[in-house]
Amino acid sequence: MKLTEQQQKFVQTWGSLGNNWGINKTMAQVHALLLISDKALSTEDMMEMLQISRGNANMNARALVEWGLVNKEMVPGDRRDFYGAKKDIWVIARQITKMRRQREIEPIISALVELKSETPNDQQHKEMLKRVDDMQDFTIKINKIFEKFEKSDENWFYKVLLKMM
Amino acid sequence: MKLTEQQQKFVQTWGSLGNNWGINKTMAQVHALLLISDKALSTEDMMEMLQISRGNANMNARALVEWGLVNKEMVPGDRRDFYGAKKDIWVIARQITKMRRQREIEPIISALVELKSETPNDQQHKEMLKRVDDMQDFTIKINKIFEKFEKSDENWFYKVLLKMM
DNA sequence: TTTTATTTTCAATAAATATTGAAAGTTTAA
DNA sequence: TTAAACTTTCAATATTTATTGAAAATAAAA
Repeated sequence: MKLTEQQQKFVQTWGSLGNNWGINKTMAQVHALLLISDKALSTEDMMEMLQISRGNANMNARALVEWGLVNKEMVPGDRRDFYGAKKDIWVIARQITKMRRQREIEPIISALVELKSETPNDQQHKEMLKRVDDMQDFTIKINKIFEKFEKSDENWFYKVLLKMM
Repeated sequence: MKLTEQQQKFVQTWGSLGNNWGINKTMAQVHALLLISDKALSTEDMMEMLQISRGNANMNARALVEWGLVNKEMVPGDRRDFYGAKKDIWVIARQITKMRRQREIEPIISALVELKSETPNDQQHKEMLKRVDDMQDFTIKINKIFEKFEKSDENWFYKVLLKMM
């Protein structure tokens, strides 16, 4: 099983784009590979097609399952695990939003709550408390928007898009 | 010039949060420091308060200027450069959105256009072309939303927020 | 000019992250 | 049971990214 030149390029491109999104290059490549494959792939397939080690293939495939972007699939009569990507872009987008919100936004909210509660309301901390309050208001709003997006469907998104413009 | 325990904590917290946002830790710390300082700071100040080297302080302060989050300020009768953060959370948010959109979304759009134009419309590339099309549609929409946000004010944002919910 | 203060650069080094590959673990079949 | 097929783990290693600090560059003052 071998990739065409264009498929190679898609996978490589996705890897390096993923990289400046703060996502592990191999994880992005494995995801790209599974996205353009019409059937689920085994660890061996991924190793061969991406020229990576068994450990790397296994760890990143499982990370993608954990992110909810890939399903582990069983083929009757075959002992191997196969991995297949969810193909619906809206499902993917919602899933990524959910993970990133949990990992990147919620910790900010918690940190700000903690900072605020511990900080004396004196002259020395005036600027800091202003910043904390502003950030808190803002972050909570952004968090709500993403939460809403996670729970909504494509149609809701189009309606909002229209209203915004 | 020395930070209180709480100010230290704010700066440290922002550094590590910045880190899992894919932002250089020191850059996030310098930004945090300038955000809670009521006056602009010199390189020397930043070095002392954050315990970092001159090169590091200088490079990250300038990176923040390049991101449009910090201004270089001159004090009459003083030869040193001072750095002061923009304090308005909406200005900050719009500026970050702008930079990240340019660096993270626009390259995706270009890459997809290029991939699409080069890829033969045959059986072998059927799945890939479907994914490219879906991603293109989606990415263009997201890009527009962010562009709109960059150009809008706080009130627009509140109105949209209401309509969304 | 020359000196002094300050900023910038960048090669060397350190720190953080990702990858390998072989050993240990697990599951199914003989 | 035991063996074979496969997956998982993780210490060692490689790669990437960030930081230092001193030398070079720049700008202001003497």
